[in-house]
Amino acid sequence: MSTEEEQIQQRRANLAELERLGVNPYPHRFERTAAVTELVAAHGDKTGTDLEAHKVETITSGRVLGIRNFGKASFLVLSDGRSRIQAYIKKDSLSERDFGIFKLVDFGDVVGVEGHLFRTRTNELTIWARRVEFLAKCHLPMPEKWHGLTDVEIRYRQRYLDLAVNPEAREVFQVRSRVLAALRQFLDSRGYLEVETPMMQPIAGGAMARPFKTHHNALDVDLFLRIAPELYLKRLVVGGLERVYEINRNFRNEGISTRHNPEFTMLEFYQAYSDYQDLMTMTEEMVPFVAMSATGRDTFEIDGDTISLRAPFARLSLRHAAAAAASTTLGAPVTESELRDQASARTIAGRLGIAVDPKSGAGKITTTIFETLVEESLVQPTFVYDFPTEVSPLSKQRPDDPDTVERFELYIGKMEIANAFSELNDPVEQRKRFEQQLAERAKGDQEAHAMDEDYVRALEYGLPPTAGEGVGVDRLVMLLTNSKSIRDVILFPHMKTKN
RNA sequence: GACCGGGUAGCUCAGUGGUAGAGCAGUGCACUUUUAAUGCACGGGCCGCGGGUUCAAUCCCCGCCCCGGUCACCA
Repeated sequence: MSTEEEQIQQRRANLAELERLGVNPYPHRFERTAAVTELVAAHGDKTGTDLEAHKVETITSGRVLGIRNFGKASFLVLSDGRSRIQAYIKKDSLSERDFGIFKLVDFGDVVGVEGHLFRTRTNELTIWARRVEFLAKCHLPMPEKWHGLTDVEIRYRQRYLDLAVNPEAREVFQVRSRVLAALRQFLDSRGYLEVETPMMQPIAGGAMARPFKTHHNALDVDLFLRIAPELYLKRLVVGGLERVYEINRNFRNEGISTRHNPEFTMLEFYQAYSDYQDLMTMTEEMVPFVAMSATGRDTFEIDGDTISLRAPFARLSLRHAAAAAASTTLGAPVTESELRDQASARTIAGRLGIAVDPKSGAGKITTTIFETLVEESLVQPTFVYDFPTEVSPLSKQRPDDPDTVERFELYIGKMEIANAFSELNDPVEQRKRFEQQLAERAKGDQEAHAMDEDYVRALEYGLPPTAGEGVGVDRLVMLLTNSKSIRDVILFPHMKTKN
């Protein structure tokens, strides 16, 4: 009696026996007065004497994650997914019916218990049960009580099991929920309007990435799952929604890694009459606010490093940092102006042993050098600013330097967390940039930006000076929960189908 | 996509070219304040899938599937 099938049959036999006793194993309602977590929060610090002096009656419920049996008395461990409390099941204290129910309870079943709180000899907060109700059957054998469920494949594919037995998994998603709430609170309080823009788009724009393709049958048109909401949000700013944000999924048809899921959650927000400097300041306020709201802390341990999210964040010019890192690596001076020239930039990349596409321009090469040499060192929050125009087709150029745009990325814990810029609002220049991207695409760059005529038309009506930012919500949650993989902060990460 | 590691009982893991192991979980008995309860007894396996080598494969070889990690691509 112990293959999985046999254990299932044993559990079903217990279910049938309950029904034979006239117990409905799937009752429609159970009126409880407190969840387990609420009980523990409200009474976890009370002594046995307190509980005798002021009796606390309760009706609660949860999944049975432990049964310790002593014949005529037992302990049932109940969990609501966050906290656990035990119930003392004493034969003398229960009706014959309820003790009969208890005897048919299997590990994993959902039960309700009524009784008063006390502390056992070992000082454990316990419900002295006088009523037991059966609420739902667990037909399948549960993971082990001591080691629990650690197999990451099962944890991701059967997240319900992970959440049921691993309170720390639940905690990650509590934090995630609070992060989303805090982001909304932060933006709402600054007069932002939350909006929703298309997830299915005829042109996948707003980022450099390969999209997923889908098809609308009735219209017989191909559509793309969005890679970013950016171009739609800026259309709204044209329309006079001066502060908008959207928190929703983006889809990118690329490799999967500890930092990439094919669908991921992005916050994008746009603020008229502002520039990227304003957004740096705002980001320095937003990140610690969200951290404090969601976790109560603004310092975090990641891989042995203590990361402080307190403002001000470090600032680093991309070209300057790339030149400095290249100089150090090569042991010979490399200047920013050398990195602005395609031929010399390529020579430097070659000496650094960094492979670059022969078609890449100086800006792309410089960015690659930066990502290869500098990114790994950006542990503390750092704004990397002033990107090459070539790699930023939607950003506004610096007035004093057309090869550089007013753009920054925020790195924390070696991860890119946010990307922001002063929005390019000159339709003539925007059309030119799109055309350059089309040329890149013609040369084989599948991630180059597509032309979006309607977006250019929107700019032709006049986009006020605007700054916009995208924040990778999953990565922010990783940081705040010390998660090493993005899959740990996504409830149902993408998995290959298994037969 | 490439490379490395992994897949053995429901769970967590050992292991070996010759009948498959432990702990927990399960079943039975005892036990009315335990908490990884305890004690005794019992059951439980397509060793990821498919080929090959061999008298014999869970183990060696080849292919495939799934998971993880690193790299590549990206946020």
